[in-house]
Amino acid sequence: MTVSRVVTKKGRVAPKTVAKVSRVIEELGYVPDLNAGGLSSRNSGFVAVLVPSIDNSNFAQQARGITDALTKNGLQILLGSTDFSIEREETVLGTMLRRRPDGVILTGGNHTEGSRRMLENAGIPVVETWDLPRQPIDHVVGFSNIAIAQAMVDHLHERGYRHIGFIGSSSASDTRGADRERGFSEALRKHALDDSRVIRLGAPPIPVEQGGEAIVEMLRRWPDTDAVMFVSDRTAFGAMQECLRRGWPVPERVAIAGFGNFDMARNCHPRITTTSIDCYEMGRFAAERIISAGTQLADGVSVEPEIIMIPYRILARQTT
Amino acid sequence: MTVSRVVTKKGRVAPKTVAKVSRVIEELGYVPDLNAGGLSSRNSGFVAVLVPSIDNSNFAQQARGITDALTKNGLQILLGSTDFSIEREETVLGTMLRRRPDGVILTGGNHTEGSRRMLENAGIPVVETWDLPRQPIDHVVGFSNIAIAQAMVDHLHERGYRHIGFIGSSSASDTRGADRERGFSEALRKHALDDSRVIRLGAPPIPVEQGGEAIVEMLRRWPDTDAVMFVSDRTAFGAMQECLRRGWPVPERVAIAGFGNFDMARNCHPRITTTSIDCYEMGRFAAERIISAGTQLADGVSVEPEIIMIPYRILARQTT
DNA sequence: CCACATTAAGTTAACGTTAACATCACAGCT
DNA sequence: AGCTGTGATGTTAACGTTAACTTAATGTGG
Repeated sequence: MTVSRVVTKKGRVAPKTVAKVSRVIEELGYVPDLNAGGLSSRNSGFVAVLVPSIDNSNFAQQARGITDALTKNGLQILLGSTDFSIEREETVLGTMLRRRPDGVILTGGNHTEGSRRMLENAGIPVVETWDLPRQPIDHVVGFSNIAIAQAMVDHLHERGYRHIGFIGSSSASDTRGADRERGFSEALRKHALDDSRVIRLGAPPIPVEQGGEAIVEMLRRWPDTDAVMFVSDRTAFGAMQECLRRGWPVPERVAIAGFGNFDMARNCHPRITTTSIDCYEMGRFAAERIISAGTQLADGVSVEPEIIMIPYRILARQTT
Repeated sequence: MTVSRVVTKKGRVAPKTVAKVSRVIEELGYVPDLNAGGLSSRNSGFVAVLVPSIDNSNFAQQARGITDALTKNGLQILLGSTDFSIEREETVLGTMLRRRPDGVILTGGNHTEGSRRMLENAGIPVVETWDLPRQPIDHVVGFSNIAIAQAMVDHLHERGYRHIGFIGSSSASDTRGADRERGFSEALRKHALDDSRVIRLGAPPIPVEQGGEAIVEMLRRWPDTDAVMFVSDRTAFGAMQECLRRGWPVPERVAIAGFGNFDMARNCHPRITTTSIDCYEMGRFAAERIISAGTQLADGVSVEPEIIMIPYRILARQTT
């Protein structure tokens, strides 16, 4: 028990006992077993994090923000990817809940019935990110994909573009992509413009190359298109490079706008106009929400679900 | 005990008992506790994976390969990033070992004394990736960064370039980057060419922009440079975009070669010549090595450390 | 019909830790 | 001296599972 107190730094131990225990720990190479500790203390020290894909700078940065906040509080991240599918999300979530996480951070507001039920039963804080769900499970740290797309249309409109197209995704479970398309349509109608120029590629992650193919198709079907919004910087980048290849000047022949402020969009020539949200901060806030909800729960205080809005910015650059 | 047998599918249970137990599990929403299970059975079901950065397509793909192989075998990944520092690696490794992983997958062959000692004491299979260490800890699934850089120099030489520079990193702990620089020098000397055109940027991850600044500096200091090799596609991409911005034709004014076959290098215009290794496969092999070593260990068979070489390819594209 | 194998299910004692409570030594006070 | 409070350490019983063993029930061959 004294060793436990020394290791966890909880409770009082005489300084010289601390020294003695520390020395023996060092000598023996003793490594405390957090799984056993969690079993006894009924909190595992894990926070489960589910992202659509780990191979995506935005989600990776979010994961970093989460990790940093958790580490500071002695917690560990349990990371899983759902491949942009809510069915896979349910499977992965099921696996993760076997580790008795102290909280769960999800991406998006669209989940299977099964996932919602499991989370209900688990009785732990949940944070949904990247979205503003109509029926939040618990806490939310996100932003409106509709509003952000509308803001981008406003930007294009302001720059004088009037024949604007959208190249997005077509997966039923990609509600974030669908929301961006919805924001696109609503904003165009607000400006009394035609919102029919839409091409839907497959389910995310959409390969970069397809952005190139899609803009060619767009300009073939609607040759007077003067600006195209993309669901992601990756496709926007693919499109712009294809324009370069074909000698179509950007933005003179067609303006291009992306989403997500990826490295490639920020650094290419010309630099791609895009939207930026601080994914690292979103992760950090989400983790902090889990932590504070967790301590409140431990103190027997009832926790009010909270909705935290992450600000977004339109980064007007050279392609518009 | 019967429930345990049903859940783990180990040992024989009468079919109708299985049905009954399954029904009750469903009814109760029972979720088995893998931490407790691991405590009892003395294997946690975790494999610890340490990568320099999660926000890097190559490492993310490796992690995917690992996850896929582990999932197939009922194991879970415990992912941590070291920020390209072996000191941080030691810290993170220490934290992870508290979860009693059944194996560890590391990046690179350069580790602190502390890390090596901890791994020794842990007595679990270890796989080093991304390198061919002189003194492997245990298993290796990697490739020679020296050889790959030499192959790239050979490619440039074959294309007729004779004034070749290298833009790399300068961190002491980035031995993979240092190896690539070494391969560069050795190959140039083999061809009786000058190997002094080297610019070392800071510690990885090197921002994309610095690639641009570095190539400007390179051509200022050594104006007759006709080709530049980069330690990574990211910096190569930054350099190429800067050339575009300045109206320097690539590869006519200067040829550019990267490393890693990133999305941005593959899809930009002109497409960047680079090297490619299959990170997903490297991850998969590493995980499979952990698994087979683990089962051998459980059967009391002594495990011979194995070295698996991952093939690399030079992708000759438009920038050379 | 019995000895013996096989299959199914149950019992016990760990695994390594911590919550909760108990004890002990000693200082400070009346 | 006796009482009280406090700080330091010790004891016990859990946490949820599984390894290893035991028991019970059911066949099977001579």
